[in-house]
Amino acid sequence: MTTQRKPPSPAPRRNEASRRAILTAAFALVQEVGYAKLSIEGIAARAGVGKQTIYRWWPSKGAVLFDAFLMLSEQPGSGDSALPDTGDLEADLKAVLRATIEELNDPRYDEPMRALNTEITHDPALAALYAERLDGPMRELKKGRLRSAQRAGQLAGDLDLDVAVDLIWGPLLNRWLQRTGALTPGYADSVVETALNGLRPRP
Amino acid sequence: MTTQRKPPSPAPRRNEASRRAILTAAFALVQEVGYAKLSIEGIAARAGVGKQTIYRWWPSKGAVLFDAFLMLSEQPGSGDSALPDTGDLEADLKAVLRATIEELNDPRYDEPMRALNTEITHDPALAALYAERLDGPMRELKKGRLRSAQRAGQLAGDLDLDVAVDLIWGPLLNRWLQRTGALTPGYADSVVETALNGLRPRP
Amino acid sequence: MTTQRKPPSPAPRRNEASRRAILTAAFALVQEVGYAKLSIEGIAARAGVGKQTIYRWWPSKGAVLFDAFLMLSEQPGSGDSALPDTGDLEADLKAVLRATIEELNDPRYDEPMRALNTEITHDPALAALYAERLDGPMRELKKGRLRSAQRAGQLAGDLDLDVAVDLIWGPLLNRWLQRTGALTPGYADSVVETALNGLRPRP
Amino acid sequence: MTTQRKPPSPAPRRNEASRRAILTAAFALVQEVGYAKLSIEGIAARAGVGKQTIYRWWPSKGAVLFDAFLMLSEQPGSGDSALPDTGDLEADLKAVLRATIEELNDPRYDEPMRALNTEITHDPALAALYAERLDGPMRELKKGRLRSAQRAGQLAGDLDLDVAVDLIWGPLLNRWLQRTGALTPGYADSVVETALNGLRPRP
DNA sequence: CGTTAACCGAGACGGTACGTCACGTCTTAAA
DNA sequence: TTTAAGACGTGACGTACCGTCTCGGTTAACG
Repeated sequence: MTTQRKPPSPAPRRNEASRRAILTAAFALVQEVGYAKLSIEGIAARAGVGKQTIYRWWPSKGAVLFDAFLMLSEQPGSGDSALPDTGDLEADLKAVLRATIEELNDPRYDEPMRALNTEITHDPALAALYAERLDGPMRELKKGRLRSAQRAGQLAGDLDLDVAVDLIWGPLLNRWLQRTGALTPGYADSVVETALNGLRPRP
Repeated sequence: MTTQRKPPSPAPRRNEASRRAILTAAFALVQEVGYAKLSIEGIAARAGVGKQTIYRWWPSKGAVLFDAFLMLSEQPGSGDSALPDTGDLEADLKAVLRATIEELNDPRYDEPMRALNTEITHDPALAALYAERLDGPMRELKKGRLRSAQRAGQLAGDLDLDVAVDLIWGPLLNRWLQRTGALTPGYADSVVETALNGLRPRP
Repeated sequence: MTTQRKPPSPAPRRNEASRRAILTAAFALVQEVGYAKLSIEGIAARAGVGKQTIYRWWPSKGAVLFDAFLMLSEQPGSGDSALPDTGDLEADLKAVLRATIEELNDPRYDEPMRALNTEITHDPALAALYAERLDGPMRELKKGRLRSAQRAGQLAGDLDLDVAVDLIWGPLLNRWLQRTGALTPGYADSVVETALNGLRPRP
Repeated sequence: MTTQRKPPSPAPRRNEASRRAILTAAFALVQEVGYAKLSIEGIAARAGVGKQTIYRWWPSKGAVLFDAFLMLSEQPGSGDSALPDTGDLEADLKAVLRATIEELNDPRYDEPMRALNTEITHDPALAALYAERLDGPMRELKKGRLRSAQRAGQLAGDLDLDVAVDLIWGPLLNRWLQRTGALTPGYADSVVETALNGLRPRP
């Protein structure tokens, strides 16, 4: 995306102001008009930019959206820090999931995030970028917290942390994307408890 | 969908052949050209049908797609039957998940299902219909199998079966939709085992 | 143009109102903004019509312009009648040429006619149509008047009437198109006299 | 054109090689792609020149084209010499007109000349320049030949030589521009004869 | 058992957006 | 300071579909 072409020596004299305006406009528009009505033409108009300036630097609408998220995620204080680690894994996870739910329910992020997910699901290249730049770092944080718990003996020693992450966050995201049910704090708690204890009866 | 208008008394004289042609064409097209390039004009052309015939009976492209899936699901032997119940819950779940994975990896179903999910995530009305007609029945089957295991003491007595279903199928679907990783039989097994035993160490 | 496609049986159900609006708009616009800034987009907007409606029925901007002239020329009293024939050839020709000059100098027709000539000079297909539908009939009228004079012994018996027409009207049109000089009534008279008498001294 | 800005004292340090490359490219391109598709970008690319270099020195596409013709006309042996004067006016004129026809029919000059005419017809400023630098000198040559004939008593004494020139060359150019008919040697002869003798019967 | 109203295919229509091309202006780095 | 290079805001291109609207032709229920 951001690095679509890497010229041998002369850096592409790219207008940073236009770039930011485009990404900001894209994010604002998708939350206002929704994914289906998001258009490159609209983004360009809102950003006060020529369409060609978008086509010059991004290969698709989804790529713009992706970079918009990237820009957001790179703002200071947006989550580069680690997850809470009070020693109480269950409480920490519940807190994080409740926060996630709040974000997913926030109308400012709901539509944009659905849009991003839609683009990813239909564009493997974008998905790879997503895995590398957005999901990857976040997943590392999650796994970091779990590893800490594992070291403390609170998680099974042979646990596959990737599966563990999926088990905790997967149900949530799936319910959100498929609108299978409401995302409530209670649901978050329930998922955490069940995931930690497993479906089988504990002796 | 199918029942968009309720005629006073005379049943709407609807051409069943056209209806089937439209749904078949929609399903075929979405798997051929992908979600982004699926168009009502294209469906109409492929089905040998006037555009108006589509607009007359369906409110949106997503609704057509939904009905296409509905038609498929109502064909005999497409899953109305119960899930396998050999008494060995873990084995049964692994088998079902492996089958699911195979379907998701099948190029004939991959694109159409992603398309359906996209429509659902952006259209609450469609999502409600989905919950009622497609996901609901399937979820009942899943819960049925789990209930049977619960009765046999293989699952915790106070287990929320909806959460349980999410815990088992959510990770899979989420990985598929977000393309976070490959869907392999090993992954299916891993998810089932981890869900059943939980993340915590068993004594 | 007007007859771009001739379907076997079902006449193309074409919107006559749109057609007239397009032609009227095209003619009005070319005289307002000039040939260089005449755009299909502009015509469509002015006519209150979708662009596709223009592209559906005309292959080029020039074709629209041509049909606009055709429409004008087919209005009653626009010249289907014969040229004046008072018996005095010289006077009649001078009158006609003076009228022509007045039209060419009329700002309402100047730009549109230059535009039409430009299209014709760069598009042989359009030129053929022009020869058949616009120039041809007019040329017949001119030749008719000359033939009448020829019969009266006022013109050489072996005169090639096509060359004669060119000799009378060619200088005028050429001076107008190339802007080689002003088009004045005196110039018209001069051309007529010189053409009739020839360059050589009369005995 | 060439002298768009008048520098206070130091002559504009203008790259002559670029200038020639631009004019050559313009002429070559217009004959290859035609007037409609001739673009400044294309000329710059073909000439290996920055766009700004064109905009700095020429106000319009037509001006470039005009200068391209000017460059051609200033090459040695391109017609600064007088018209043939064998004493036989009719033969001389026929020879000249036949040569003109050959040039107009030459695909290397057809498109460029049509393009130049188009620019002139839509741009009075360019037309004035044309009258002064290209058409003017040529017209003087023509009038020179006619004056010589007039002195010899072969042309009417009171003949307006400008009208005479128009009468001889106008029909030809008009037929060419409007594509009213083919330009053949026979047509050239016919025009010359008719112009010399006039339309009226000679006693 | 004909009438008639709805449905059907076809596709024209006013629109919106697409992705591309060229415009004329501008900025940059090298000569 | 000019130049080659090319990014930029602008606007038109010609195309694809949108959802609405006729148009004849067919078809099934009613009168």
